[in-house]
Amino acid sequence: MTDALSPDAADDTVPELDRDAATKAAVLTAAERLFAVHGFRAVSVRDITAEAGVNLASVNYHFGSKDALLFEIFRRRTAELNRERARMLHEAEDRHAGRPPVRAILAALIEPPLRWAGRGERQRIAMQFIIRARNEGTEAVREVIRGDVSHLRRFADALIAARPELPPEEAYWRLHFVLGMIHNNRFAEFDRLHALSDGLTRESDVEALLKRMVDFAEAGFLA
Amino acid sequence: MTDALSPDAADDTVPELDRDAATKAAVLTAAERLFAVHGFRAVSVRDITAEAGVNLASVNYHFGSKDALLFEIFRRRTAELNRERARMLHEAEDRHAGRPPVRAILAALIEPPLRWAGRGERQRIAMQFIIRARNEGTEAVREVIRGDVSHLRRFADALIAARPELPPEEAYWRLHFVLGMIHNNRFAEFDRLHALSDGLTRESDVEALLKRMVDFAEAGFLA
DNA sequence: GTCTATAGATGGATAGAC
DNA sequence: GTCTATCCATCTATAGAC
Repeated sequence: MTDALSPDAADDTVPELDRDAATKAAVLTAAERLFAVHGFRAVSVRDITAEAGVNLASVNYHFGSKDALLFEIFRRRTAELNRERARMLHEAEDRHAGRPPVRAILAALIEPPLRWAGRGERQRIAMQFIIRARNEGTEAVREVIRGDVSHLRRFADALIAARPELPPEEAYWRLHFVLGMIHNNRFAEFDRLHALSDGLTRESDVEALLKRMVDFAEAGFLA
Repeated sequence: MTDALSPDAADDTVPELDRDAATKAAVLTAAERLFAVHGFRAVSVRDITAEAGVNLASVNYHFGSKDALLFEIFRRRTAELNRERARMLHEAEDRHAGRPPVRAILAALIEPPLRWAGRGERQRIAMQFIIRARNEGTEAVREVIRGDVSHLRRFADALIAARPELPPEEAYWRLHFVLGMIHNNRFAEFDRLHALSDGLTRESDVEALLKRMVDFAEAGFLA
C-alpha cells in the first residue's frame, strides 16, 4: 500500500511503527470483509493478504495464525457492540431510577446491531462478520460465546426486575427468542424475505425495522 | 458392514441391490450425523466413509461429490420437514373452514422442527443438520433456500388472511422474526442459555418450550 | 519487518485391478 | 460395485535471505 515512504527509513523508527500499524490494519480490514462476505473457511490467508496488499507471511507474523486472526476481530467487534448495548442499558436505568421498562431494555439489546447493519459500509460489514463468526466460527469463538454470558446477565437481570411476577425461567426463554430474532438478520434471510414478499419488505429502512422488532419482542414479553 | 452375505453372490442380483442400498444408507446416516455435529467443512469424505464403514470411493460413486451429498441430505430432510408443516397447516385449515387463527398457523410452523429436536436421536440429528446446513452450507444449498419460498408462501398467505387489517408488509416481517426464533434453536445456544439461567432452562421439555414459543410469537403477531 | 520459497499436511477426486 | 493406491490441488505455517 504505502511502499515509498522516506528516502532513508533505516534510522527512523516512527515510520516503521506506522507501517507496522498500517499493515496490521490493512489485514484486519481485508479479513473482516472477506470473512463477512464469504465465510471463514472459504477465505484463505492468501485471499486476505492479496486484498490487503501485504505479504503472505504478515498474517502469521502479526496475529500468529488464521484462527487467531478471526478470534481477534471477533473479540474486538463484539466488545465494541456490547459496549454500545451496555451504555444504552445504563442510560435507560438512569432515566428510570434503576428500573427501566421492558421496552427500553429490549431497545438497548436490539438497536446497536440493527444500526450497525444499516449504517455505513464499515459497520454493515462488521455486523455481518459477527453473525457469520457466531455461526461458522472456530471452536475458540464458540467457546467464547458459550462462556461470555456476563454481558447478557445484566439484560436478563433487568428483564426479570421489570417483570417480577414472571418466573425467571420464562424471562430467560424470551430473551433467547429475542436473540434469535436479532441473529437472523442476515443478507441471505433478507433476500429470501424480499422474494417472498414480492419486494414489499425493505431492510434498508432501519428505523422502521427497529420499531417492528421492538414492538414484536415487547408484545411477546408482556404476554 | 455386511461383508459375508452368500457363498455365491455372482448370479444373485438382489443381494447386490441390497448391498448397494445399504452402502448408500450408511453414507447418508454417517454424513448427516457428522455434518450436524461438526459442520460441513470440518468433516472430510474420509471421516464419513470411516464412520460408515464403507470405502472411500463410495461417496463419489453414489453421490458424485461431497457437495452433492450434502445437497441430497438437505433436500430430503427439508422436504420431509416441510411436508409435516404443510400437513399441519392443512389440518388447521380444515378445522377452521379455511381460515385458521394465527396461533394454529404458527403452531404448524413451529411444532415440527421442535418435535424433531426433542424426539429420538435420529430426528434430533436431522434437525441440527438442517440448521447447520442453512448456516454453513454450500452455495447450492443457499440458492435453494433463497429460491424455495413456495412452502413459506402458504404460511404467509394464511397469516395475512388471519389478520386482514394488518398491512401485508408487517405480516411478512413478523414471519421473518418467527423464523429467526426457530432457527436459533441450536445446541450451542441452548448451552449458553443454560449457563446464563444457571440451569433453570431445560430444552429437553419440548412441550413446555413449544408452548412458550407459540405464546411469544402469537403475542407478537397480535400486537 | 518484509518477502520469497517451500515445507508439511490434508483433502477431494479418480484410475484401474478385482 | 468395491477397494486400494495415487494424483493433484490447496492450504497453513515457517525458515531464511534481505
